[in-house]
Amino acid sequence: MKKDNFDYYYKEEDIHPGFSVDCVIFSFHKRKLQVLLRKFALEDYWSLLGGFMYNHEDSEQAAYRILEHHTGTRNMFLRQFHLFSDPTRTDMEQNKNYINRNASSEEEGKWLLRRFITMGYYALVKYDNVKLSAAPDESLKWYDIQKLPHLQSDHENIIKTALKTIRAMLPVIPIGYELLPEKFTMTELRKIYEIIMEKEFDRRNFQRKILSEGSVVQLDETVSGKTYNPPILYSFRAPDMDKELL
Amino acid sequence: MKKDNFDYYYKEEDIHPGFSVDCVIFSFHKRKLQVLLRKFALEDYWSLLGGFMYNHEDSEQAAYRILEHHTGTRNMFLRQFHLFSDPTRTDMEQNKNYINRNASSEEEGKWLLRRFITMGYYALVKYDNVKLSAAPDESLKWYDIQKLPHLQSDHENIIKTALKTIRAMLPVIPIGYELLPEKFTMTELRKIYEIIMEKEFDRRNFQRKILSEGSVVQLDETVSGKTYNPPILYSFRAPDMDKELL
DNA sequence: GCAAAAGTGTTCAAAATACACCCATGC
DNA sequence: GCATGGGTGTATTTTGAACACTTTTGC
Repeated sequence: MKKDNFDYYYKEEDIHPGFSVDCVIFSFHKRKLQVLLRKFALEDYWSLLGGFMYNHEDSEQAAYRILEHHTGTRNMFLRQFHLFSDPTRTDMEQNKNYINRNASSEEEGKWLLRRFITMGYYALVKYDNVKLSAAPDESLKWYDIQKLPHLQSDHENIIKTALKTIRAMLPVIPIGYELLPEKFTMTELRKIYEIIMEKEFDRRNFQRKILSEGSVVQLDETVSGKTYNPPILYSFRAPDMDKELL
Repeated sequence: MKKDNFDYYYKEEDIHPGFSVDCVIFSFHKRKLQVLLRKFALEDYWSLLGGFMYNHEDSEQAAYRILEHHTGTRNMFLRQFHLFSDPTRTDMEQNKNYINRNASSEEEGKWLLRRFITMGYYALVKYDNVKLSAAPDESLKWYDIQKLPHLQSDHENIIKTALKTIRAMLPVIPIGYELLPEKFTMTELRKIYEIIMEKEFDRRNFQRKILSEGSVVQLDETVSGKTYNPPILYSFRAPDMDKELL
């Protein structure tokens, strides 16, 4: 078993059998909604960041551990959204590659060829807070949600389902608070809503509605570096954490 | 292994390991929201209807199979809502009882003493469509959601979480269509909303709003058997199935 | 005669929507 | 000079909320 401190490995006896966790990690950067993906050196397809659940963990803890491992923070909005349990969802070819990379014997990794169901989580992170940390044989990359690469097994479906979930929950998720830096423009906030809802919003009505909700306040600052008609900056007043989503 | 055609049993090699499905089955009867529960002869606590997922099934199929087995129908609204994965959630005492009842040797049922995570499903059924079908050593009973008996392990929490989910999704779930018989009164429909939301609605405003949505139509009938001021009957025009919940 | 259940409309407030003009800059 | 991005306000429509009185029967 080849390993170093940039990665970790799972032993069959330490993890819950036939079950994994996959995280759809969203951020907002350059006016695009981005998803964090990974690809191992010898593989052809990108995949979500996922892993297994240790015997002492619940699935949330497993998801937080995986997230922290790759992004350097566990301070993020995280929710489970769907269990993917189609018996044909696992692509055995890919797991074989994984075994070849990580297991010292074929016997040792055999458990990875069995059926896995996976719990989908979505995470909302602030782009600037993330310090990507990848193993040597691993690439991590943010992808524009609208320009996804070819993805492993059912991961494209998982991402699509995450997006649908966020869309349905948009009114109750503090989406801007989770995705934007401390100071932001109203256009940035609106862009997030527009990308997720796949429709445009009237600039003026959007602004009025957001401000009337009371959680966003106008600052006395404008975006610097632009001398012409610079956009005003806004900030969230208090975490919208008081609402229970479930 | 003692078994008859009223029940079925699971063999370790046929099912996905460490994973179960539990169904919170809701119906509406006598102006109360009811949940279907089961108790085995030798047990002290009631529990949700649950079971395991066969290797050839996905979790939805397992849930439908379990539902059909006990209610005689699989024609119902069914949605997954939460994965319960706390490592301490399984109450081993209860599983020991189960093994004593069903396994011919301690060895055979040993797998049941390991950790299980469970996917919670909620189902909406029409009370009159259900023909309860229990094994000889099993009781099935509808319980008023507001008067639940003592429940096994974390099943009370599962029910509470199901209710919260339905509450959050109420505007998009065709709840009345799923729970009410073909003809119903406006008060019955309103009661469902009031119980789930744990608040009362103004009779007149509720009626206006429902009718303005267009899916409920007034019939030319009133409730028979009452000669005084009998309530008008209503019916759903078309399934609200056009909306995709996720 | 009084409590309980059901029928019926209006008014007001709040929220969502639609929409137009001005300004400064980069090209 | 014109396209781009950003600032600002008003009028209309729609939706939600509040609210009262009458009828019939059971007890």
